[in-house]
Amino acid sequence: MTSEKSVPSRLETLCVEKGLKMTDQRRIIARVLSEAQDHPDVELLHKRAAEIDPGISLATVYRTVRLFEEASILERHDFGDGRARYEEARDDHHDHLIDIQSGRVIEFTNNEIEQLQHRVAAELGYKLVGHRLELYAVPIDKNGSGESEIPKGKPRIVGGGA
Amino acid sequence: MTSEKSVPSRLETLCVEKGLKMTDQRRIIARVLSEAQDHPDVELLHKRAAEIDPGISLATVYRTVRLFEEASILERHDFGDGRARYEEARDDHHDHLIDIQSGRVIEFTNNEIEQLQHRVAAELGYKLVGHRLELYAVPIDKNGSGESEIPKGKPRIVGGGA
DNA sequence: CTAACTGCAAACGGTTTGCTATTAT
DNA sequence: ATAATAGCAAACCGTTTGCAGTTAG
Repeated sequence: MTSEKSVPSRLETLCVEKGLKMTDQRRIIARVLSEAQDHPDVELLHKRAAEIDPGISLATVYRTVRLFEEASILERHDFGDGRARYEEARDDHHDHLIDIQSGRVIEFTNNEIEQLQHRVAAELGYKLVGHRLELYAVPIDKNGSGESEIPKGKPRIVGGGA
Repeated sequence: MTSEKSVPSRLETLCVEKGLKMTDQRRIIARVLSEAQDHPDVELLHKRAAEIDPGISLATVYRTVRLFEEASILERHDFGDGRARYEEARDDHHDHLIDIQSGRVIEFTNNEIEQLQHRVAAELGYKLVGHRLELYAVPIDKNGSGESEIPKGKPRIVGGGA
């Protein structure tokens, strides 16, 4: 089976450029990822993909996501809730602030921090090759906030020494 | 069975202050943790505890680290290799630089970064309650480095967008 | 005395993998 | 044609938990 319809997603195009074999399921998963505005976990990706093609298996989602990650077109995150969360790799680097009340994830960049990280590494005799910076925070504005982005499960609060 | 020998470890003292029931196995685990200079995972803690009392079960180690963590006298870290790593909670806050070649973990503090984190959160309308900052780096000095602190397993490199 | 603890083994939840049929190229 | 893939179910691995016997306070 080929085609189905419509314009290729950004991720699909990248896949083709990288010479990856494009199956229907990969195309669907690529589309779901490209269209995601949040940071879905595998279960959620599978659910969304299954809405398009109910036959897609969880194993395929896992394999595809790993493939995409290895192709550097997808970023995997671990926000401390046990499952891996994914985000299409774009050229703009950013870190994340996690609202521990709603689970919402906000992206941000701060160049001063970036540079300080390089400096710190250098002072210790190292060359920085990667980093992870997550801010866990609560809204200042005191209202009952909104819907949760985190699917389910027991978070067991992360961080604590701010 | 009580006693065995010697001076209480710092963690044991803290446990007693917190009113925790002190069993032999807890005392041993507390001692192992207090004497650790590295960031051991549960398996390693169990191995070290078992050298003192071969009867200690893995389940007990898991239950004890969870108990200690909840009592805020132990810090749990996740350096991206799947297992949890532990470190006695001291009053000095610090972040970690992970040498991805040797697995060694170096602690550091940088007040500028700390303050910038608060500022970033504030600008987004949030109050910072915790954070996670890990630098993944390689030694500048080009030599075959040293022994690994990471037990085993497949790390699957973390980070990448520095 | 008794609530809390330990060891054991079974259960768990996210993720990986062996196998066989299917498919992109 | 043929090497790579998808689906399924079983395996994995770190971690948790139910149960029955033991122990600290």
